[in-house]
Parts: sequence; C-alpha cells; structure tokens
Amino acid sequence: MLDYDFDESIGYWLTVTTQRYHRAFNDALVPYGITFRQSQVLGWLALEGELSQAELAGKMMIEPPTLVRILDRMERDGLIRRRPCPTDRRRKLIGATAKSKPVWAKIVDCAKVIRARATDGLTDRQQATLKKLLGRVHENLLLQPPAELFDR
Amino acid sequence: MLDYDFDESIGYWLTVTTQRYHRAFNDALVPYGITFRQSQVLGWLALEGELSQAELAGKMMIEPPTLVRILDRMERDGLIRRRPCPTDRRRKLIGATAKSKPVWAKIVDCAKVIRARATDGLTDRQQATLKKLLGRVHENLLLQPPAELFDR
DNA sequence: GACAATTCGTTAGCCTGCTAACTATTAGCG
DNA sequence: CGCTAATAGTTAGCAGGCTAACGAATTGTC
Repeated sequence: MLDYDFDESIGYWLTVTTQRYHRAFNDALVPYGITFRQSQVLGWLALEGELSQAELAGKMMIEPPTLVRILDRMERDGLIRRRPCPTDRRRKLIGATAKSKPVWAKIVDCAKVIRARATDGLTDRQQATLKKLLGRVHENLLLQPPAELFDR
Repeated sequence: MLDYDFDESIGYWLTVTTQRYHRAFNDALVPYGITFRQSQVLGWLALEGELSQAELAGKMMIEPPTLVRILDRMERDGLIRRRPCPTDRRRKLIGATAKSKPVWAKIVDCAKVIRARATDGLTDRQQATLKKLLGRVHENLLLQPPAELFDR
C-alpha cells in the first residue's frame, strides 16, 4: 500500500508545471543568448533601476550565492555592471548596460508569447485565481520554519 | 517604461512557489539523508514496482541524463539497485531496496506535513482548482514546440 | 570608544535541471 | 539477411537551486 498519492499532489504538479514553463521560456530565449533567470534580473533592473545584490536576491527570492553566479555570467556577457556603493563599502550596485536594452525588448516579446501559450483557454478570472492560490501556497510555506514544526 | 509586468506573471509565481515548496520539503527530509527528488523516485517505485530508467524518467518528467545522477547517488546510498533487463540488454531495471522501506515511511510522514502546511486555509475545492489549472498550464506548454511557433 | 552583532558579497561543494554527443542494442523495412 | 532508424543509458559541460563558512564593513549597545 502506497500511503500517499504523491503523483496527484500539489507538489508534483507545481514541479512539473514550473519545469515545463522554464523550459519553454529558456527555449524561446536561446537565440538571444540569455536565460530565463537572467531575464528576471533585467526585469527587476528595468522596473527599479540600480539595486544592490542583496536587494536583487531578495526580490528574486533566491539566495545571494545563487545570484552571484548569475551576475557573473551576465557581467561576462556585458549585460550588467557591478559598481561599488559610494556610501557602504560592503555593497555593490548592479546596473543594466546599454547592450542589455535591445535584449530586454526581445525578452518582453518572448514573455508575451510564452504567457499566451501557458494561459491559452484560461479566462482572466481563472488566471487571477491561479496566481492567488499560488500566492497562498507560497505564503503558507514562508511561515513556520520546519525546525519549529518538527520539534513539537 | 517596462512593457511587461513580469513580477505579477504566472511564471514568476510558479517559480517562487515551487522553489519554496522544494525547500520546505528538502528541509524536512534532511534528517533522513534524502532529497525531494529522490523521494519521488521511491514514490514511483512504491507505486509501480520495478521500472526501467526510461520509464522512470518519463514519469518524473525529467531528461534521462538528469535521472542518471539521481540514481547514481541513490545507488551509492543503498536505496535502489539497478539490474540488467533479462530481455533487452539496452535496459536497466530500477528496484527499491529493503533499506529504502523505512525511509519511504518517513517520506510519507514529511509529505503529509508539508502538504498540510502548503494548503492550510484552502478548501478541498480550491486545492482541486489549483491542480486543475496547473495541469492546464502544463498541458498548454507541452503543445506547439517553440520552434514551430516562432517560425511563423 | 570598544566590542559584539549584523550585513554584504564571496567561495566551495553538493544537488538537479538541461543539451549535445556518444556507444550498445533492438526494431523495422526492403 | 543486411541496413537504417530508433531506443536505452551514459558522459561532458553549462545553468542555477541550496547550505556552510569566510572576510570585510557597518550598525548597535554599553
């Protein structure tokens, strides 16, 4: 007896759906030499201007060491630059370069296509419901660190 | 002007929610020396008995080279064994070991806890809706390979 | 002012996602 | 029966998720 219908679980569907989304987006971006995650860096910089690495990692909800390597590759490819913060020598400020501007335009094009494919046949209401429910699951999992829970 | 509200997109919420789910699950499994993905291998073997690598990769919806390394680590840790298929020398059959049985019991415990946390405050109907919508997005992205779409 | 705590960014190492390419084997067709 | 196409599993290399640990710098407290 299995005890757990894991292949029908939310975790299973979250995993396979997100992987498929990333693959579709990355495939679409291949001609521009950029990845889904790099496009998100450019998105945040486009939205908010220069950000520190700590701020950017927070907005992308990834750990700082993960962002370091993403930024390393983007700096190598000339899409971003790092500059020291004039007021706090611990910090580095990340800015998009002129070279990244046409790339961002392509990213937006790809994003619109992938989004349209992903949501084909879903009403605006269903899309809003999906985002709301994902947000709820996300919020639930931010609470109650596992150590506290299992130490009961 | 930004042109695209990427931080409100489905892709964004899929990404951050799935990462959070994986982290919570992996955190819960740390004491048992296993990972979320390894637990899924054991789950499929528990559900269907021995499977070939190709079958297992298909069910987990990952590429075969990815599965190779997951299985390598599990074989190293004594949780699975590979044996040649008696009728087809290309194939290897993956079976769970006796050592994995108590581990599976712990995985089920953790899965129940994480699931309960993730869905806290959601009705059964909302959970069904979430899975259905994720399934629709997943199905949409399986259709129409990107190359065909962009070649229009 | 001294010192502890915290923050920032980094490096190392592990896990897991992919593509490309390869070898061994089986299936199918003429 | 011979040959081509397809399948199965592997290796290599890159991208990106994490934790742990570290050094440099700033903040906060006494």
